[in-house]
Amino acid sequence: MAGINKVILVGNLGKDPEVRHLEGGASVAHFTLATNEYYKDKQGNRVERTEWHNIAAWRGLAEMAEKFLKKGQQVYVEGKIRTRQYQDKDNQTRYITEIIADEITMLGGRPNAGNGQNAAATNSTEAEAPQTFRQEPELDQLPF
Amino acid sequence: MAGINKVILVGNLGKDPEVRHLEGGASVAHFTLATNEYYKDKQGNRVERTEWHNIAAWRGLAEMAEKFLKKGQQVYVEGKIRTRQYQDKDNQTRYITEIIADEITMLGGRPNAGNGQNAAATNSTEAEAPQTFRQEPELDQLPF
Amino acid sequence: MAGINKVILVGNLGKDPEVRHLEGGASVAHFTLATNEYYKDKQGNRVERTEWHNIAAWRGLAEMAEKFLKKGQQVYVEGKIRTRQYQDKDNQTRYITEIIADEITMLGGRPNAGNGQNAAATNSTEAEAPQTFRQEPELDQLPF
Amino acid sequence: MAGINKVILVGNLGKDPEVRHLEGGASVAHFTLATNEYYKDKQGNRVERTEWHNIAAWRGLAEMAEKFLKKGQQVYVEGKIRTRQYQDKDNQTRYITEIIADEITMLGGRPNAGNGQNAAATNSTEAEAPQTFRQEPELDQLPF
DNA sequence: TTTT
DNA sequence: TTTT
Repeated sequence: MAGINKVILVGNLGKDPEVRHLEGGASVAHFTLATNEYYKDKQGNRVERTEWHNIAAWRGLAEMAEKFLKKGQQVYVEGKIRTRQYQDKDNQTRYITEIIADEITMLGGRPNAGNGQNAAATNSTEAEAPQTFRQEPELDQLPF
Repeated sequence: MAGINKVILVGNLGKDPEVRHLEGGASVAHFTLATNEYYKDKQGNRVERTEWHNIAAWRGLAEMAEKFLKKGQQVYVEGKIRTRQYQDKDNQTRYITEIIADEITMLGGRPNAGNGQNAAATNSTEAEAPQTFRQEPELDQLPF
Repeated sequence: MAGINKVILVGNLGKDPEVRHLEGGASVAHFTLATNEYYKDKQGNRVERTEWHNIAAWRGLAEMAEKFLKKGQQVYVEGKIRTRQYQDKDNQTRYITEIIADEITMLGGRPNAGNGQNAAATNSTEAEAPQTFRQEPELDQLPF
Repeated sequence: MAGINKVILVGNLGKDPEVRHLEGGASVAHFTLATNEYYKDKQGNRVERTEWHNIAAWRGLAEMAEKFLKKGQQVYVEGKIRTRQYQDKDNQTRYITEIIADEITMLGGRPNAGNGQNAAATNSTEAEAPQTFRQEPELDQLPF
């Protein structure tokens, strides 16, 4: 039975995306995304809680992330949850949960310039009109 | 800046919910949820991929899960991602990612009876009309 | 500023999809989808409320809808809201709101056979493995 | 069978919310929300398309909308679709589709001041920390 | 460990 | 006009 595995996030990048180019031609960008929530605790104090998400963007989305996304920027990310296992240095099985992005939309104003090495969206012509980027679905379904 | 952290799943329970009653009166139900996806690989073979999610339902939702949900049942789960850390037996820091449920809706037909210890929804009067259960938001924001 | 316009529905088809083939080669399927909710009124009586949605599925999704979807079937539909205007017979401007589907996933058990004219999913080989269908995004963005 | 009827929007208010106080004590805020999308047409020209949504926020959310939301502001709105009918001046049955908001989160920077009559979030202490507002669910289920 |  |  087919199911649904969908994640919708609005948050701020914790760092510039890091892109790796794999053998075989595929590329993948990784970045962290902070989603903040605020609530009042039992004493009535305002509390901020930040959840950090590991985002992975593949192929076309990786290139877009590399070109247009920067630390601090507010984005909408839609994707799915994937938990993979790996062996740590002590040969123990470990798990990491990531969000595989299907769509990224830039929100809010200009990103803060920072000293990132990414082509700053700040002075890019294309960046002047905020954009949505989507993964091509046929590629989305290749195993990785 | 407040963000959005939303997960939407449709899948099948991998086991009956397990409920713990905490000191202080709160209760929490845990279960796993499988979301299946299907795609064709490069050779054109149909491949099934199952993602397993750890679901946590607190307080009122825990009681509902205990009463109405059973292994195998198809449900819609809406919630948020939460990664927490703990120390494993070797005193290493480990991370586990869970979905904190805000809303659970029972889908599809009757669950298979199984030999679970849960009050089977199959012969429960209330279960005859499939239902949606929501977390009370004020409680949802208590720290845990 | 790019925005987000996303709809997520789980409901039952009110009728078999009706497909039109437009000049130019595109095709579009229309069907209605019922989403039910239940609540208790002030007197404590259980009330059912049904919302009816107009779903439009274009091109590849239209063909899938025609082949696999039938009246009564439970489906997950993801898409976006679109309101368009038209002139009624008295030349008055009227509005109709539709959901343009991006993805349709078949849920639950077999559809009831009915006497629909659609190729019943019931005895179709492909239907034995429940499936997800997605719109190709590049086509999704053609104006219509 | 319970279903799902969920809408997720990120867009900008087309006008300040208008609040009505009903007999019986309930209040409701209405505003329009624009969600923009951009795509390239067949000639490769960049096209902007704006969809306008009618948002209704009840009770507690209405008060929050009145206090904190202003024309132009970027918000995340989560809710459900509701189509209701009414009789127009010629006694014809007409339909209007609205989004009944369950949750509103303020995004982006400060709203533009405008000349609205709403208590501007601009110089409100509470507004300095962007916030999320949710409908109380038990009230959410009262018929209206 | 689920489902078809 | 659906479903349980």
